[in-house]
Amino acid sequence: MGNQMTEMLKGTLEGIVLAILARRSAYGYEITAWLRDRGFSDIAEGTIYALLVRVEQRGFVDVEKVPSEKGPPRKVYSINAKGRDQLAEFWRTWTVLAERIEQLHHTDNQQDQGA
Amino acid sequence: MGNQMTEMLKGTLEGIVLAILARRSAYGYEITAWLRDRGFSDIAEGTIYALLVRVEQRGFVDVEKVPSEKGPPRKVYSINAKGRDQLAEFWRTWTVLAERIEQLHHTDNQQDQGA
DNA sequence: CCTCGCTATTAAGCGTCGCTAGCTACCGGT
DNA sequence: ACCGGTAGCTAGCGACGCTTAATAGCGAGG
Repeated sequence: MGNQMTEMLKGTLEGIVLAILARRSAYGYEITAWLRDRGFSDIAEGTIYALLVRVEQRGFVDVEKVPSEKGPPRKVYSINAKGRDQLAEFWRTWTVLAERIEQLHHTDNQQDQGA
Repeated sequence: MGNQMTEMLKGTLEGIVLAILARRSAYGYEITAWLRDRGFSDIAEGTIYALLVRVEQRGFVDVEKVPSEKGPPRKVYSINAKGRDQLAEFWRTWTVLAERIEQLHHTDNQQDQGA
């Protein structure tokens, strides 16, 4: 929807997908559907594929081609050790940023309750 | 520092600066120093100025030129009504995203405590 | 005097990211 | 034969933050 969310997803979407893959392996179409179910309905379809290509090239995931009963073969992505390191780094950065912003949010609300 | 933080700041830095201006008016150099004090030490100097130009062009802030005792005149930015609307929208988007990501964080931690 | 350093702002060019739009391809049902 | 759902790929775009360099005013020190 809003481009506000679009800009905010930059830098976080990769972490989101890695977090999903940390729970279980999945393929692009599946991840997109999963995100839509979870309320990330504003994420464009093609974005996930491009992101998966990127994380594969960086060596954060392993790929396995699996034939599908209904449609072209799926590319199933599994997070690997390097990917888990990256994910941990993502959570560290996220936590730091979220805490700082939350502090701002509180002081902001003290002045502007009508937010 | 890390480009991880750099990417995450995309979309959030504007909200951060608007939140600062919601507390009190300020000029670029001052904001940069303030951010450095508050732990946002990884934000580049020039970035804030470019951002301020942007929010001014979008009409989120009013500007007043004030002579400085030591150096060239300062451009003091004040948030206006439109800017407060934008800030409120920012907090809405931020809250939604932060909640979704936090949910992922919990389920992620259940599997991978050793992050 | 002239340079150094601090204050303060501006601008050009770069890389990364998510989005848009369109395409390929496989399969089953009508 | 056609269409819709499944599944993936890609080129080009705009937005954002970073890097780097330039400009400019002012005070202190050589």
